[in-house]
Amino acid sequence: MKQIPSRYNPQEVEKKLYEKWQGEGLFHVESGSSEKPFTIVIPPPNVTGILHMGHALNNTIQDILIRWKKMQGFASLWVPGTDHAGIATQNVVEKKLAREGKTRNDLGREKFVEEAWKWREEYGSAIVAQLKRLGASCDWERMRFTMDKGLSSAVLEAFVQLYGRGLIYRGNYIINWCPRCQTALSDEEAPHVETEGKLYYIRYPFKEAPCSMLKAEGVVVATTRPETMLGDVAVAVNPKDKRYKKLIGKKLILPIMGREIEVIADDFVDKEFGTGAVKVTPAHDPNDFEISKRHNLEPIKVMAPDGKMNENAGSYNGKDRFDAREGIIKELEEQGFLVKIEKHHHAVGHCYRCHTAIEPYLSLQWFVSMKELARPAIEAVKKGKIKFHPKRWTKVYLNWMENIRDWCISRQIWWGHRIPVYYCRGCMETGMRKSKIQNPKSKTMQGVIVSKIKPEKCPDCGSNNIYQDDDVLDTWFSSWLWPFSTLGWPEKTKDLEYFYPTSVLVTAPEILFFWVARMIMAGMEFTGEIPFRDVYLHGTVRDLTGKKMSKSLGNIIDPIDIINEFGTDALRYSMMAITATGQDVFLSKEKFEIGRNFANKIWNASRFVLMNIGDQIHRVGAPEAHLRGVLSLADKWILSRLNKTIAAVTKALEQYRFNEAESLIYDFFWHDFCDWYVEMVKPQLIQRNTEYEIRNTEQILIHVLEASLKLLHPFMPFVTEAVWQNVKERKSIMVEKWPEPDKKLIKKKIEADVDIIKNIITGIRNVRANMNIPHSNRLNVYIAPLKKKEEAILGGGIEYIKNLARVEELIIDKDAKKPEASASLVLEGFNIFIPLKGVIDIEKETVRLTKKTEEIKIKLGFSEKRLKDKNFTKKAPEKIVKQEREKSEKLKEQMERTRETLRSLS
RNA sequence: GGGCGGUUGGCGCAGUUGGUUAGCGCGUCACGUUGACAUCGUGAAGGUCACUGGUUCGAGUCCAGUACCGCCCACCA
Repeated sequence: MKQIPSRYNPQEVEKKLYEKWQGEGLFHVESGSSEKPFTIVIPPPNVTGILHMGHALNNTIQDILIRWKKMQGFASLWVPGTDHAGIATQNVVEKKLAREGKTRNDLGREKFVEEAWKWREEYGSAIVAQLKRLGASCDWERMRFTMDKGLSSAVLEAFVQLYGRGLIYRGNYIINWCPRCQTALSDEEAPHVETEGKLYYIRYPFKEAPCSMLKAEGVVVATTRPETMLGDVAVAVNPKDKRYKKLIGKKLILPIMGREIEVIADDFVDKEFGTGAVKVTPAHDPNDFEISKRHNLEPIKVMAPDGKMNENAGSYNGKDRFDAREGIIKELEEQGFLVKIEKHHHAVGHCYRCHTAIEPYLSLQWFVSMKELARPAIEAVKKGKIKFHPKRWTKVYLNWMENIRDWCISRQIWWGHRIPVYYCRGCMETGMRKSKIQNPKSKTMQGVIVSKIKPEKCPDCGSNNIYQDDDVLDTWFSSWLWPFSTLGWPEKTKDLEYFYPTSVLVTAPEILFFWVARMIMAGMEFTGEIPFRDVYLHGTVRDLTGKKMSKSLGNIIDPIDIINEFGTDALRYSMMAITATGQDVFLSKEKFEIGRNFANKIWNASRFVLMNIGDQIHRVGAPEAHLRGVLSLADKWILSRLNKTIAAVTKALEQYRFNEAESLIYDFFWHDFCDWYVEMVKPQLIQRNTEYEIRNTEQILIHVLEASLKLLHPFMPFVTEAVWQNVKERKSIMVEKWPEPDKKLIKKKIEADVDIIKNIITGIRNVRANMNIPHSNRLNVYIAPLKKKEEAILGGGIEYIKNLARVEELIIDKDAKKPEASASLVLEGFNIFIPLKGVIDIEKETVRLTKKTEEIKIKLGFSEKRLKDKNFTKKAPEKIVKQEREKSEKLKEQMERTRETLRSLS
């Protein structure tokens, strides 16, 4: 008999098993190794990142799918990798330098990038190691990094292609500027945060007061950012606004600056908001910029890239933007130009990396023209080639895509893919400088060379005085190529041909626009195909108060801590169990006990089976081949339940209903298998007197255990493998075949019969507990089946009742009369009496039965009312009506018997 | 301003096409160390499914509206 510890110890097995899997190459997949490929590309975590619960959830889901599909016989490939995470990594490296008292400028570009690479070498593998602890079955031989040679070449290729199609342009526009990171950001990188701000009303006096002009000696404008007024070039009103009609064309004096500005008319202005007059600051507001273009006004920048006011800001030059705001308000007030200040609730963009309030800022950047790219990506989803799970995200996706705006892709940082654009100084002297805003449609421009490699000399003028654009590309410009760049694109590789399009993308809705939408566009544009068929969007991991788990909030639960304390399987199982499809996950440490306890249960149930029949395991195989004679009721029942469970778990997985799959197998394994089947067959195992029965029981125990382990393996890879290896020396459970349901073995009648037996047992146990009858005290029980049907059911269940309800003698007699001083059970089809002379507590029993009577009464009333309703009997399906009649009759019978018993007690 | 999600026993949550008695985990109470497991077993208590109205023979489930909580999007300064 095998010696197996009575507790599952994850620490002891996890590392060993992972090394075994990896060592045996079980994660590696070659193209063409099966008829059917199944592919997932990992959402690449940031190289600087450490594993958080979001990753744990995300990667657990992927691993479940990958392992499940592998067992189903697919060439199941999970491509791992990491993202260089431009701004995030640059910030981290800069912080490290700061600790050494240095800035990036002290090092210079080349040295700084070297530092960043060093950082990656040192810390970039941390997250990979953590993914391994999570059990991730990635094909590590295919590890990718967004700044790898191959992927970098994909980035260049994509840029050059888009430029060639006229879909990339450079121009001066208002972009989101982070004064702390000192770079441009895309709209997605500057999420709006609801802020309680102020609305300042400022009076701009007339240069020459129009005679009839009211008491107001000027025009009052409202603004949330008064410091930008220094850059005002006009005041705009709605041309239809009667209040201001006469003022159009009048001159105003800009306070503080003393600049002369004009009142202009523009449809954009909302008459209802503020005063109906808008200060126009083209260099610091996107709408004002548009207005200025329509009216040919020259923008004036009053701020420097670091968020401090510049030389155009007069005396405020060099002051921080928020200090300047205060100063300006004070000055305006002193000079009598400040009319009032109102509280104002509005949404302000913030840098998604450092949370600094972004500044809308006029600057020269590169953009991708998105409308044309969006069209096929919208089609692909509308036609159902790509499906979102849950479905509701389809609408969110389409809505964003249909209102898509151009994508600012240049970043003023050093860590990333340098923009493959070169400028010729010779040509710049002449042409380029004069036209700052380049026409998006024009494909080429003199002195601007877009090339994957640095050109020797300018194709226009032959000069070799050439330099590369300083900027790097948005991190997401490499991410959006991920599903095919990782498989070799732009090369036409075998992998690309075989594994692409990928099967499913698993990610968080937070990056639906950042990443998912853009991958679909890139896929359609560069490969002409969808990048994946299904998109599964899981929820956000939150703490119990509903706050998103984040480092800055300090409410993090570290997955590695959980793994150390509860085990990887506990982490995985618990997280999936409490997560309904696509719903947010609310975590607390205690919740991991669910998984830990379940893993231990699996361990112990297996331990029980092995301890009892481990020495006969060689005789065990597929049950059909070895079963002999007649199967017991319990045998047939557990096989029926098993096959039902196999079918249901598989279906749930197909629908991405992970929590349902888990709970199905949890209920089956714990409640059906452990609580009932194992308990039912225990005596047979211990006695070992009937060769046939023992053999069948052994076969079935092992068969059900193994099938359960297989069903559990994708969710709990370690404990299932540990048990698998305990059974006998053999290959990994990873390569076992996913069970298929045998419909012939699913038997309704058997399950119903066992339910009745279980009810009898529970009923007797109930009486025992109620009367405080000790376990050692075996009782005699009289059962009088009311009809032949019931008698037949009892036949197969006598032993189970005797053993599980601690019954000494079970007297089955359909004419059995109630013995003196007995408790009586109220069950459908049976009269059950438990003689309890000297033990029975008449009072307690009366209370118990009275309560039962009340319950039955309520149900019966409801049922009878229903049956009296002609609408019901006429309109409801016959089957339902018949059911209701039967139910009513049974209830009446029960009622009768319970009352009878009650009478006899008093 | 638009869109989405949630509201089910003390707590945390399931509940797929409307159909017997609304499930699960934790917690609570009682009993228990019976030859896998106290990370366990047995039994019990605990719910007018947020509210209002509608459709239907029948609604936790479908429809309309309301309230509260949360999220996403949006160029009203």
